[in-house]
Amino acid sequence: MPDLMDAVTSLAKRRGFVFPSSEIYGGLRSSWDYGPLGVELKNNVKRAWWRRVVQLRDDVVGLDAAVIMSPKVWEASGHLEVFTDPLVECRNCHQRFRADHLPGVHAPQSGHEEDDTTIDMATRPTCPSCGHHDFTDARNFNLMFKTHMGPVADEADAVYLRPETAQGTFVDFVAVQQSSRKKIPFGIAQIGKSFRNEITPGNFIYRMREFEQMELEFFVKPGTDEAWHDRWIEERMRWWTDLGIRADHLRLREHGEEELSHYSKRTVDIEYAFPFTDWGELEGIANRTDFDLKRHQEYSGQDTTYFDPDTEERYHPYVIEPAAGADRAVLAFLLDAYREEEAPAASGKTERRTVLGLHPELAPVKVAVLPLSRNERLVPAARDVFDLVKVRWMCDYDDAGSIGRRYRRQDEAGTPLCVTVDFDSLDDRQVTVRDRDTMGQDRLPMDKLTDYLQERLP
RNA sequence: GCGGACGUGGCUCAGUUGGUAGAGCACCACCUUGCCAAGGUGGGGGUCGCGGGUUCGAAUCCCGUCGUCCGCUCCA
Repeated sequence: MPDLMDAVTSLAKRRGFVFPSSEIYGGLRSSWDYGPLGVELKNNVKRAWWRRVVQLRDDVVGLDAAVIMSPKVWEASGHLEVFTDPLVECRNCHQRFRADHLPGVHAPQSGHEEDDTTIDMATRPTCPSCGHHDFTDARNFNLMFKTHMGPVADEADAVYLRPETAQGTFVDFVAVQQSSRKKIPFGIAQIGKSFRNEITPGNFIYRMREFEQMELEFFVKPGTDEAWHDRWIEERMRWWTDLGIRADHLRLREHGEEELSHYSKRTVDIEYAFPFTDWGELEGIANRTDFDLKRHQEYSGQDTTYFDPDTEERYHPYVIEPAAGADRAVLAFLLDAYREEEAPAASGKTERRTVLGLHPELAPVKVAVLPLSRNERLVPAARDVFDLVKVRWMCDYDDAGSIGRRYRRQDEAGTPLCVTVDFDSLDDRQVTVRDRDTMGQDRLPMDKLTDYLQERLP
């Protein structure tokens, strides 16, 4: 159903959810900017996640670690090694291989060099896939963004933009545990940008090279990890459906053995029925075991263990990691909320209306205040209502065009409720609240408005 | 990275055999209307992705480049 994708991307650009980045310069591949409505939506997604994962629990605390960390971190995590491969491509079948894994090829110790590794391909190795002997030169392929710390670009100053937020959490594990006095099991949550030089970015904001993650590292006692893993899979699945994603648009997918990350014992993806592919990953829930903490202890020489005061044991906890993409979440929520339907029109004919049926917690604008017309008495009255409501909720005031047109505009932006001030309001101090989904209307006294909205909005 | 298609105002598109850009919708103002995209009048906005070339003259031909989409590849 590619037309749904078209409809949503078109709406996103037209209404100011998402724009191509640097568009006046022709754009930059895989970079997108969130406009006025988009930033509200994305912030709401992140807030909803944080509320659920941190605020409503007593066993998770937050963290905001630096994007640029010591390069040693990436040695320890394995990202430098695993993300840097000397790759060659078979010119015949276009399969890619690690050059030093081809039979008959001897590579110098593959390091983390910037320069392309000099691998002797003179032996003309055989392509394991098609049998030809025609390979491209070996090129180092690193998925990490590299830059320099300090004004002079010197190889010794090389640093990397983090490819995942998780390492900040692991590196700070001891500090966070001690300062927060949390006992295992407990988690550390983080939301922030990560960077990967993906080979193939695309599909709107689905795969970007700069993207935002919502990651929880939940530390548990070894042996209890499998049960906690299942518990978190269930909890995360519920989060998506609670916020309005249709259950039949979601599924769980177990990673195969060969697919597992270098740190993972078991990974389950929550996938969404994106229109451009059958199923696409929204969130991965991995059992990272004690891999990361152990490695950081090994590489840093610092003790990264946890001391259990109850049992007086000292150990490296296991880690359950639910990691979701904030941008993919925005895309999924938009896709799932988008609908076009018939609606009655003043003319008597039925017209189309486009609705973003976003969950009220996610809607960029919660309430729109609309004077029935741009009348000199209605406008100030509506302004008063706006001033009253905007203190509590993200609010929009609009008096341009007919009332019907303005309802449609709000429908398209996903605004759940519209408050209309009409001529009767001036006398009876009542307003009309119109519902996005039912198009039904309630008439109520202005001084009851806040309570009324409170009941229907988070 | 490979192959293919495409790139005209915010959106969707039209632009005949090359002669210095149009439409609908949207947007803004005023009038009208007064509860679900009505109507009227007026208005802003594009040098045709970007750069170069051919030509008296290019949105329209050629080259390059950037970007988008599809397929393959890749996808910790």
